[in-house]
Amino acid sequence: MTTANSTINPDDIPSRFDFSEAQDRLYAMWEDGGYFHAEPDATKPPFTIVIPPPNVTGALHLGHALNNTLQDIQIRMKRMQGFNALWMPGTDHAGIATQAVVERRLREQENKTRHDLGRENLVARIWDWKTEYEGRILGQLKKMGCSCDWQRTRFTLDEMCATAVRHTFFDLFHKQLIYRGKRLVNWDTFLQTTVSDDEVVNETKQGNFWHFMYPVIDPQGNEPAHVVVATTRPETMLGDTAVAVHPDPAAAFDRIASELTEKLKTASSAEQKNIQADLEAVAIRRQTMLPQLEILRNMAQAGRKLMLPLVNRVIPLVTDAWAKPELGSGCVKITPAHDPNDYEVGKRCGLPLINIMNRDGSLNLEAGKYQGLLMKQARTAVVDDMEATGLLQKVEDREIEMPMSDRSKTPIEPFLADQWFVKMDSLAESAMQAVRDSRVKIYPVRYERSYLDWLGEKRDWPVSRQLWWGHQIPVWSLGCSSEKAVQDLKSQIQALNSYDAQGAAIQIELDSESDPEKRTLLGLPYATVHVCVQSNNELLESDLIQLGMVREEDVLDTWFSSALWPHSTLGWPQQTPELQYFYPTSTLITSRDIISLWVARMVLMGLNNLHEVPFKEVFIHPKIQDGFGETMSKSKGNGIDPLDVIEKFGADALRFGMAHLTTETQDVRIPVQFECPHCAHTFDQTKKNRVLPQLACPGCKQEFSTQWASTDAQKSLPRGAVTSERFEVARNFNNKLWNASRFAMLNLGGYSPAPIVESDLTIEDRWMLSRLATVSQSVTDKFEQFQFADATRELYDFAWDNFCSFYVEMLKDRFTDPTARPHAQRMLAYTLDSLLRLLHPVVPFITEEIWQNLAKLAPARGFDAVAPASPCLITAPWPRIDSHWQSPEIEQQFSMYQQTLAALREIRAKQNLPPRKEIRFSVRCTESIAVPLRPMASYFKSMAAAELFEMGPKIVPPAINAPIVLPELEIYVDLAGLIDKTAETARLEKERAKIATGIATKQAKLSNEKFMNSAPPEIVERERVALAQSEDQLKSIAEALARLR
RNA sequence: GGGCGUUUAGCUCAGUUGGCUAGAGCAUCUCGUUUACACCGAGAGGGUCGGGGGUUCAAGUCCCUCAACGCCCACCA
Repeated sequence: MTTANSTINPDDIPSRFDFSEAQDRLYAMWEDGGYFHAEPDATKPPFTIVIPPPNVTGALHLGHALNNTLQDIQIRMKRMQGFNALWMPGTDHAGIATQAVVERRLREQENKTRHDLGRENLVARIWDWKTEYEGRILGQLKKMGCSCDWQRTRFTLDEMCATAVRHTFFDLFHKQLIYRGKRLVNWDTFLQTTVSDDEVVNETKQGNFWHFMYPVIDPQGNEPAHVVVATTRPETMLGDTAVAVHPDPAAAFDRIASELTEKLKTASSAEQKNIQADLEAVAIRRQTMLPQLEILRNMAQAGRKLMLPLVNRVIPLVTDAWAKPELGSGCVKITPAHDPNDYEVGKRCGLPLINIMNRDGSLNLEAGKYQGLLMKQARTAVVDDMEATGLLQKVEDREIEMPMSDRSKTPIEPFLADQWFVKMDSLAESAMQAVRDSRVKIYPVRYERSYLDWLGEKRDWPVSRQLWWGHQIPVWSLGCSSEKAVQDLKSQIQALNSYDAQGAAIQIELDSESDPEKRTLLGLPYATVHVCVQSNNELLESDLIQLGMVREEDVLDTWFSSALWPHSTLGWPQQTPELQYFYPTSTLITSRDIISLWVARMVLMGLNNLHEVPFKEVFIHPKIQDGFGETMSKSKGNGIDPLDVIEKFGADALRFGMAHLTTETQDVRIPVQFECPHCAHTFDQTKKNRVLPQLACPGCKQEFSTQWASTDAQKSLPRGAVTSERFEVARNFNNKLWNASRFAMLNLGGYSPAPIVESDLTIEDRWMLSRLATVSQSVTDKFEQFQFADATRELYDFAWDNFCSFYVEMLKDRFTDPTARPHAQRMLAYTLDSLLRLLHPVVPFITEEIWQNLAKLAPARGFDAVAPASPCLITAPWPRIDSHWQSPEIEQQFSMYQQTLAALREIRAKQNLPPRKEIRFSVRCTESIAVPLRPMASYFKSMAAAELFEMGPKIVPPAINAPIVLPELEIYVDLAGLIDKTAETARLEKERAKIATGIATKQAKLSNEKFMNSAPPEIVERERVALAQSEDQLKSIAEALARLR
């Protein structure tokens, strides 16, 4: 620390904060100081946040900037409040997403598939990618100023996390909460993997509805020759194993009719019409279709068979309520292996499953002559052939919902596969209970509902992923042909020298096909023996392989490892000091789309593994949309790179902007602009221009490139940044703060540290202390309640309107008075110091820089006691809240000054007076108002070039004056020789009209008997007082107008 | 189909438990470089609070209803 400097040259401090120079320097200072690192310390309370680990798929976007800004605000405030604050950083391996981007690159750059490389090589390539992107991501977080404990950086696929994953998997396997089963999965034929339900999006597309006729074998009596079924996916007919009709169509029609009638009772008039129409349609349909449907039902019950065309398979007609008599022909084809609903029907009716598809989306042997075709090609072929055989009844155009893979943007094919599942029953219940009894609190509370609803379904969690990038499932399996073989294998395993009952668990999975003959026919085992191995045990693993067992190829769902994040990162299953001290963590800050995927699963896994919740509070922040209300994404071209914002506006502006818009709503909008790299002109993004590879600047007409640039010519152009002018507010605020501090630096020469003497306090000092106490309290509360926007707004208003516009302005006068100067300097040092602390969590760089500068001039400061300031703001204590300074009286008195000043300025502006032309004024008011107002005389002079002539209850207004009539003050500006009568008349007329309106409404209220009888007395009284004041005002204004004529 | 959210000034948003003439920033207009700041200062214009109905002495705020937009969940051969 340097000693106090007596003078400072204005040129020493630039009038703009050079953030690009300062950011890296200050960040290094913090990091070198070890301020981000937290060690268990029994003398301090812990405060812990684990970062939602960003996917290593790509660089961070604005949503991450929001998410991480909020976490850093919490962490920095808590650190200043004396907590031992740990922010645990890291990244997520993001299985499918990451493997997909690397595979895509492999294909584009080397024209290879993953199979050309093999598992090991591909995984090595993905690690390279991970290293690169992890570096970029962590670099971005650092640029944003995030104060993470980098020494603890984790990765969901690193050894520490892998150990936790295996322990958890083993534990659940051991408790029989993990099992293998057949399940129709969402198969992405492009990525050749399953995709979770959450990664499937339904898209509405224009499609067709084909009506096929399946011949009835040996129709009898009145039975039809064909049964008609309709489908949007004709190729699946190759896997049909039945056609279903409703078991009781009459009852089904009755039920629909009664439901509609019921609905009619509560429906709005607009809906009633539609319902009536529906009712009629059902009635007609019942009349026309019922006989036919009953015949079909009887056929099904009689065991009548159909001939499936093209593949010539004999399939039954079955009854199942899935077939809706009110739809189509009332018959539905059943393809159990390729449709989730049909799968259920198949289970109920004991139908065979015929899988017609290979993993790459081509047809297999079961498809007969269509083998080898892709599903899409098969569609055309099947339709053509059906038409050729005369069995295509008709084709309709229709909008269809098509499930699409969110990752590959290709259609999803339902596909039957062996999958591992986590049984959710008891786990989900425990996680629901934790929220119900508030061990985990979710803010805003409305999100509790989506959490509870989702868990309430208790659907088992499919955790297998057909990928190479991830935690490979630690299970070795072998099929056995008989119970004896199972028992033999079991004893062989248990007899292994390497076998340890503590670290290995055995499960027997009986095959779903219980008929031995069918099993033999299909080559299925009687049962499969699975061995789960807890931790890397190479000896046991190789012994199992010796026994012919094969390791599961699949890896675990990414969310499985993410679910362990709050404890795996702290060393669990080891009982590390960190785990004991920092767990459970304090707060989780994340966005709503992963409440179920991530938040819920962390809670249940935390409870399962540690019997304690992973965090006490969850804050769900809004999602960022662009100016059109669309989510931002790279693929749309409306995404903003935080680094572009940082470069243009500074990291503090990015952070301030983010905090400023974090309200409790669920979406926030940020209109997006392009910035021309040639002339820095910005212009709005449109849905059209945001997808173009190059653009011409409307300002300078020069071309620049965008993220879509692909040709060499395009790429050689300078790149235009994508930013938003919404950050200008924040940048301007920082500039204001910077310059206020610059003013302080220029005026703290000769500063001498000493406690503040209370008798030296002026009204504006007391006002500032009152405001400071109020704002400190309020901002603290708001940050703690996650009201980031409110807190930020309050700080903005306080710093700009109170501190800069008034307090600093008034200090200017006081610095010129040698006797007042030392006290004024101490107050300035003290208040600026407090303001910096309050702002630091939001804008850490600029406040730290100012703090460092302040230390050069006023190294020791304080209010009651003077002490050397902390060497760094990041570790300075959070402001003490001196509530005894809060004074409504002082604020009221100061408000009188502000109102008078505003009035003087208004007259100046309306009268168009030259800025330095001094005016004189007098004020009529009660003596109690006059007493605190008189000492402000010099400020009226410096801030409005107005000289106070006299003040009090009995003053005589100047002969020619402009009056401002306020409820408790009348201000008369002397306009002798200056008056612009036209302007003044206009002003007064307008004022009179305004007040007259007010009087009219108040009179109406007060003469309303009901109001007088029902409104609370204090409201009535308030109206009365206001009316009296307004009437006085009106009188004064009328007089002034009369004088002007 | 179920749920959640949003709709207030040209734009982005505040507006506590209903209660003085609905606020801020940006943009617009007028004036102004007074030695912290033009990324500034002073002033001004601009809103039938999405539509309709209701409760109340009083509705931006509470209730009903309709509409638009956004998100989540379920589901449609």
